[in-house]
Amino acid sequence: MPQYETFVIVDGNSLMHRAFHALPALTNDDGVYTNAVFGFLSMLLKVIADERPDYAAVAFDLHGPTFRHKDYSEYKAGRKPTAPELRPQFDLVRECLTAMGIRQLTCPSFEADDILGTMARRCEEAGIRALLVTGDRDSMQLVSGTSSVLYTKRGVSEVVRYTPEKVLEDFGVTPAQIPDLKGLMGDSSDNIPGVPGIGEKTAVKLLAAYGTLENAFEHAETDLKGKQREKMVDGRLSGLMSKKIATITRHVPLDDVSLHDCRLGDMSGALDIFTRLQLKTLIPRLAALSSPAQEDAPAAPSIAWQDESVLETEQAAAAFLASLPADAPVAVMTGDTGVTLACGSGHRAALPYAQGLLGGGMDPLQAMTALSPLLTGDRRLILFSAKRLMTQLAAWGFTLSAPFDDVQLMAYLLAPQSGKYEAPEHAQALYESFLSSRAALEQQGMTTLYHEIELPLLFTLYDMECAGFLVDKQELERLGAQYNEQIAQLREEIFSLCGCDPFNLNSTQQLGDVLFGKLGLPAKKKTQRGYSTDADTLTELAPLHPVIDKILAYRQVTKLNSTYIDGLLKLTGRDGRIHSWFDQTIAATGRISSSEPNLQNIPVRTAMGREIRRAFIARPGCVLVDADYSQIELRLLAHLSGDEAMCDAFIRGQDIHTRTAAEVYGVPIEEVTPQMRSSAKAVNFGIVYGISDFGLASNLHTSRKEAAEFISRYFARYPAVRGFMDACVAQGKAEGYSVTMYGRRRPLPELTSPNYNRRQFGERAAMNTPVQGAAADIIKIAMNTVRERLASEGFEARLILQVHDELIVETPAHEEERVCALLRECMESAASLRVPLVADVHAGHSWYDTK
DNA sequence: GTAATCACG
DNA sequence: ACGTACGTGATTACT
Repeated sequence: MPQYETFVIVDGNSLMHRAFHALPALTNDDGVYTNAVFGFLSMLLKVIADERPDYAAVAFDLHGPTFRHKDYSEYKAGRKPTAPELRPQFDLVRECLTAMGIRQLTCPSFEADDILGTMARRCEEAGIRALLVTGDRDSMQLVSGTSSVLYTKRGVSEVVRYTPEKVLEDFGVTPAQIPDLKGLMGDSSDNIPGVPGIGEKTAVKLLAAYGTLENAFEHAETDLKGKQREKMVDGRLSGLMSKKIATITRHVPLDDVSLHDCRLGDMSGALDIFTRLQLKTLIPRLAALSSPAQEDAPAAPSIAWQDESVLETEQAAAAFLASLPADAPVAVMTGDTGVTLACGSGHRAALPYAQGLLGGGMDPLQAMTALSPLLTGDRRLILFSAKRLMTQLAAWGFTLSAPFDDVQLMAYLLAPQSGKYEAPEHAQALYESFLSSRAALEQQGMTTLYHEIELPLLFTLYDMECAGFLVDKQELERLGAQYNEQIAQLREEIFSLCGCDPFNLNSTQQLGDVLFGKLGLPAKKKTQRGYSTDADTLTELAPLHPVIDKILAYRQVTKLNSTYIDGLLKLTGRDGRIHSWFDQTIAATGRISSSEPNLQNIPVRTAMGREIRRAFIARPGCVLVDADYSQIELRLLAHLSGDEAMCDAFIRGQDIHTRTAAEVYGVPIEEVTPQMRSSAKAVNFGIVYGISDFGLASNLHTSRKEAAEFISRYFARYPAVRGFMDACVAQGKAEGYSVTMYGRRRPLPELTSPNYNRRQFGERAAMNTPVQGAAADIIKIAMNTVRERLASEGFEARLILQVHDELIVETPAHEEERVCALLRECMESAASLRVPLVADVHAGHSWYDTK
């Protein structure tokens, strides 16, 4: 047991800033920034859990001039103003603290660390151990026999405990000498100048010799020599002033607060606001800290949940389902250990799977059988990752035909870049999450997007996954054998050309050692671990040594072999078809992704790679109909910007890259050379990606200056495009997110990042997302229409793949002509723009043949 | 698990 | 002074 009572005093401003900069810009579903609140509270809960203090208080600065620095306010003026995403979080965190019953301390014209100093003094006088939690190194001067500093490290995830010994060890001076140290060496982060020319080493040495800064100045003239003496004499005023700035006041008038006022009590009153702010992982941690009496009190739920029924037999399940009101939706959550149910009427149940031979419960198959009335009924279900559930059910021989909402999909639309979306543990949480997501979608204008595009697409994707893509295994094996021969030959040639013993050619490190070490080739780009050996770098080195081309060829063939031959053979099903997984909750822009295997990156750009596509075929009696949008992103750019010249090009049906070259080079269309067109094409791509002169220069292998001129001529010819780009960034900065024509949002917290690079990235994303996102929306609309029309018009043809701007339909030979027309119609009419949407359609036996 | 590389739109 | 094209997934090596 602790001998003394413990008082935790937190520097609120310091920790909030630390948390804000350490954590990514999280928002809750309402778009409220909570990263600093989360980080701060997480730290506070950790300290309370670890230290079990008797008292706690949090000190905050008030705005306006401060007493301690009044005379030297210019030194603080260099500080950046609080970021607009952080400022409102102070109110939120204070609301949380109030709800937790934690006292907040402020005093006009004093800073938080002055309050820490004052409270620490009062603790010392009262015989209470003080723990000062801060990320401010100035506070080290407050460390004493009874006061320690918990200094936050690695953002706010860790603390280091500073005792007087530890301060001496780390800083080389005693806690009391910290202001003297700062006075001598200064502190750039705090805009304390110190004595110009005196650094840490000298400062520590002087203080070791003279004890205080004043004493050091007194002896400087006589004891020191040369430059050092000069610096000390010249910097005397600055040094004295700096020490004054660095000295923390320990007499702030906090007369209205007694130590006893800060005694910690039950904190569970904050569960509500934690829930509201969606500080999900903090809720159990807070609950765990609440006093035993309150320990079991759950957060006030929005629904009065009744006791959970445990359903261990089919009869029990049937009875439970019969007890539910007819129209109330039911949330269904499947997991490894069983199924849970929650109905909006307050009913909830669990169907635990039987464990081994003992214990009650049903096996998964029995449980699903018991629930099959739900799966095939009319009652609306609330699911998480419905497509995955449908796949699992299909494996057990069940079909899901009931209407449903998919909370994963809703969560994705609300926060499309958070990556993985965690499945709630219990259907009850799923139900509550559904309610809040539904409200948030409505409030953010995404209800139509969800109902009309994403939810129907789920079925389209499911059908594509079930259909799969037939592959010719023999063709793949034939190619594989060919590749293996080439690989063996290339290996030999490479080692003999290098004149060295065999090494692992796949290791970039070993390869780098040989190329840049043994062969002495000039290294260019660097990576984190050494020199880059990527294709760009190697291509530049090719003229210098014959082995380079062989290595490039080796890379290409091994890539084809391992990723495409081996990878695809491994994932070909017993039906001879590849059933990829299509995920509509991954890409921040709204695109879908394909995995296991990824069918959206099958080679096409090189002749050798393209051969792989000969193995992707239609089943006997069928052909593949392949349709791809022509320049959909640039057409969208023309539409969205309304640029006259660019719209004109598309309306006239001109080749956009040629037209761009003509515009930028100021020559007639007929005089555009292939090189000019190729450069113009690179700029067109760059524009869509949110152009930078550097990026374009590296892509075109030209100077940055030339690239910049190219861009400026481009904007001169397409002025509305520049206006559109500027508007995208402005919109993003004003609203905090990018938005597509169909209301899809992508939050862009990077736009207000203090980090220049992150901010630049945000700007490029703000320019790219409305275009890439709208293209994603449009092809999704087309996919849904294609699916519906193929089914309703009695076609046997089925959509089997989407590659961002391309759709592939496996089509019986006799339907070929009509399916070509249908595909073209669906794709070209999916959106009505200022310029025509054009799809190119081709049919062939293999994917290779459709190009 | 992360980094490097390279396949696609 | 700084480091940069947008969006993905798979394989391999290495810690």
